[in-house]
Amino acid sequence: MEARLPRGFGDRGPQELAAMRGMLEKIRTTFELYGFEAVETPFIEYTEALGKFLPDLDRPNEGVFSFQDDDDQWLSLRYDLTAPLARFVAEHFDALPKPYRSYRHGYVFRNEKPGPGRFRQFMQFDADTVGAPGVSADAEMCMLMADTLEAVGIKRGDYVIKVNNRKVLDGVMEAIGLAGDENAARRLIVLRAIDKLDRLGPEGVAALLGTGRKDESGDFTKGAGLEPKAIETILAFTSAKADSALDTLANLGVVVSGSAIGAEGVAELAEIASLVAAGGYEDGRIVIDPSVVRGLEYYTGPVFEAELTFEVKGEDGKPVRFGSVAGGGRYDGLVARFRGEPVPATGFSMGVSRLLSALSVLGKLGGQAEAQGPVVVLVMDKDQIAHYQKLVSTLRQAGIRAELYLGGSGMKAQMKYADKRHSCCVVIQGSDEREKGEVLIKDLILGATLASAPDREAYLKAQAEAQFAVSEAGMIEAVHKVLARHA
RNA sequence: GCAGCUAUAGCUCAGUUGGUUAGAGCGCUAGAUUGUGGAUCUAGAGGUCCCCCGUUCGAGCCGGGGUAGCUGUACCA
Repeated sequence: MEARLPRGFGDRGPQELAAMRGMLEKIRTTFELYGFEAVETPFIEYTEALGKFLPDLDRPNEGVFSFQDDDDQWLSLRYDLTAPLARFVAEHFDALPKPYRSYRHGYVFRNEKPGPGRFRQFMQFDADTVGAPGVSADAEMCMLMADTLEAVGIKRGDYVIKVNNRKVLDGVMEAIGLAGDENAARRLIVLRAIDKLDRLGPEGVAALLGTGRKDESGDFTKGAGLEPKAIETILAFTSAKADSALDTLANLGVVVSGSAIGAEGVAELAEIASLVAAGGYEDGRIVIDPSVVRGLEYYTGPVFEAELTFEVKGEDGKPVRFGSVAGGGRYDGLVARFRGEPVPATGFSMGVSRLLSALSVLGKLGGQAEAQGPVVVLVMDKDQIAHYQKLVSTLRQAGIRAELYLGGSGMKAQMKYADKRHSCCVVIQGSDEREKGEVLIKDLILGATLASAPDREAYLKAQAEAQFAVSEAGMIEAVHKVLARHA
């Protein structure tokens, strides 16, 4: 049998885990600063509880991982943290304070093709406000997004939070005659085309809105089949973004003129813009951008997403496209599915895995590179293991991470082992030292700097300088000293 | 899903017009060099040449099918 992992899943080593722990802690601190409280839901929910937003209930494994319980009911691994929260809020509605402000993090699962920064299991960190109808809740989400990105080490100017509104998009649809249920499918195609603006450019989007588009491998994607005039309207909409929020809003107002829902959306955006400005975030951190769509069907109002603005290059030197590192929006219909009464809600998720992956490609995780390993006590004489074990215990009781070498190899291999563990130092006691009641403490980091020598003899001589003998009683103090030297 | 490309040692890859026992570098293990990470030297382990079928006296190499991976595209709640 071959040891292998399904694609899109990954094992995580100590440095990645440490980086993730650090990032989660920073996000949590920021979210709590805003007054959100922790709540967690399980990995698995009833498939129907995750939403009618599944693309196709007849094929429950399309997009989500699903399986049947022993009572034949369909269960699914959660694909985000929002749908489970909606279930939780609906179930405990009467006991929760309204508005209810909560956060959570955890792995979510998507059964789809992985890519750079895209995994089938990934970590999200999520914040939601349920029961707040006004756009001030949406504006707060945008500001929290900005503060959180900076808390995890992304500099101001290296990210942008783009805000749009589903109602404005609906207004545009009305303007090109795609209103009504009978046009829902075509509206979706149009929305997806708009979503690709940053990747394909206006020409690519125009092709997708019209007859279709051929990609570089020669594959053809069928278009929405819109009239040239309608395409023009949409491109006018996507290019409505101007240097200032006021100008952008004015442009949007023109595109949606005549549509009540569109005007409402623009008014909401205007209010968000002024709230954001009042908070001091209108310095390029949070901008109105009509090209933001968000794929989800459940959004009903403002939508927002965070993107990194610097270029990330892969190993081949080509730019890597990571997509958004956080996203969210208003979903007034999601809790209502369980309660039969409208419950306004808004929230967003940070893509922790994607952020980590972007920062690591960027080399920005290097700071905490290799954590220091434990002190290793070498085994020089196998019949003295009990005594070596006692030395290890002594170190541990002093709060020093330490371990006994448990392998079967010789001294040289033991040194190599300690090296690979990134140990700061090793404790050596051969028969010479034992007779004197001493131990040798070798500083491996100092030793590494003395490694270049013309021959073996000189090398060993240099290595001897990196070690010193102390009495067994003085071991703790000496090890502390070496650890402090390299802290 | 669709399209293109790829598949040989743990990793990166050679492998001639189809020809005996499939190689290199790195890594790994052990030994030598006084009881010490490096350097050097010696030795060793490690392969279903992705799988199946076909062509051929003979296939790592040619043909067909399958599988997996990569890239693009679609989808991404």
